[in-house]
Amino acid sequence: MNPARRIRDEIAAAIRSGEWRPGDRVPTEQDLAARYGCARATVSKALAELAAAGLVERRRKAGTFVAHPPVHSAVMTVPDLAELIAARGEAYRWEARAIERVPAKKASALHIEGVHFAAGEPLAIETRIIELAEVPAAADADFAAVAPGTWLLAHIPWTSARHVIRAVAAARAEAAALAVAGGTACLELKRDTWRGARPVTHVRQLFRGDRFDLVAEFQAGSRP
Amino acid sequence: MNPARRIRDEIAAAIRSGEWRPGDRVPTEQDLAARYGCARATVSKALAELAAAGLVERRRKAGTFVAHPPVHSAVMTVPDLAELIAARGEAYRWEARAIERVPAKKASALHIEGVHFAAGEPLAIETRIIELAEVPAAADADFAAVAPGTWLLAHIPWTSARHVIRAVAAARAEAAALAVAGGTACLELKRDTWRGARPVTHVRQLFRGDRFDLVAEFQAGSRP
DNA sequence: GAGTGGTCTAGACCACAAA
DNA sequence: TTGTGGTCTAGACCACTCC
Repeated sequence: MNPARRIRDEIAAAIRSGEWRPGDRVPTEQDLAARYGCARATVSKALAELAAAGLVERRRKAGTFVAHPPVHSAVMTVPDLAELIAARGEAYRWEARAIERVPAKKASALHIEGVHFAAGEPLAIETRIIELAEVPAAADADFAAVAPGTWLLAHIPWTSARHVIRAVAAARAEAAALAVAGGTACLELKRDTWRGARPVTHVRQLFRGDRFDLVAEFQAGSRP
Repeated sequence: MNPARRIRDEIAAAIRSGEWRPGDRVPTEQDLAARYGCARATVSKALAELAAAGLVERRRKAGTFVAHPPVHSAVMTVPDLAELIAARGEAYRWEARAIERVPAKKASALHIEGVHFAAGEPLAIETRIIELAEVPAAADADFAAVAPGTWLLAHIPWTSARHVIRAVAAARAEAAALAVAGGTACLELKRDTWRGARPVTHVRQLFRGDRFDLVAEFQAGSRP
């Protein structure tokens, strides 16, 4: 077994089991190097990974300490709907309702509305704006045939995003598009996407509350 | 500036700006070491960080490549309600409605119900089960005075968790507790928490949809 | 001031998968 | 087979911060 990996995993196990409590001092790099019979750089690497995972906190001169548990945070995956529904084993379909160019701040933008279907039933309605200045290729894409999210995932590399998730009651027109009664509880997901400082796309998806939920897992230090 | 940090940031900037596209080959460690005039280990560290951040993918013999953008995922923070509401500048209050011990699989468990208030108005109702076998100290905590989440955050280190988020209509009793009309759209958050393989607590929180939303940020490689 | 982490070097060997 | 990443070493110097 890797010395670095072994050191990292043994310390992580001691922390996760509760044997080492938050605030406890972790031995110094020199101590650990002597104990494991390896170079200090190897210990340093292991501890750096634990620090990146949030399990320990390191301070010069003071030493390394078991970190206090963070406020609950979780990695939530907001997948492409076409993939998600296919993974469920249901048929997926995108139906565009409106596609138009509208003037935007600098260049023009594409405004798209449509409905995502799973197993023949409406799952979500989508309202999206795509900045053509940032994604000129989108002007030639056929969003009547391909859902914008699917197309963008394949064409827009390395963006940052901000999601806001709420529960809202479906308005009349929305409820009609989703084939539910007015006022039905729906999950609203808004996502703003940027490349660098420039906005790429904004999307609002409104999901039938009874057919969609988000799942988020959290595991400290699961990354390495 | 740190050589490793500089190499990492320059490559990250090239990827994020779109100058280097997904699938593009990144120069080998030896090339980069020569170009930056540093040791290969330094380049290796920088590239390892980029790989951990998901910006590049590394394959032996093949080389390092700009990764394809991941399915949208985001780090969602599910904070302690007391902290969150205090951060908003509103008064926070927890009101327990029922606390009882019930038999569980191995030992007994604590069953707690109550309401979270923000600015004097109900924000969420909470139903929670705490496994006393895993958290014996909870038997002596005063959950009439302290919200269980707040207490647990301070007493239970290093757990893993799974969240499920849905939009649901408030049932009659729930609506009454939240001071809304029956059928109002609410955000339901269920969280199962474990330490190792052993369940610690299960909680269901039902938020007034008009007063609460979740925010999630995503930024590739924001971590280092 | 002294102890601790943070970083770098130059070199070495190994593991692995692509050519 | 060979080129590439993956890891480790022994040593060095620096930066910070607690005492």
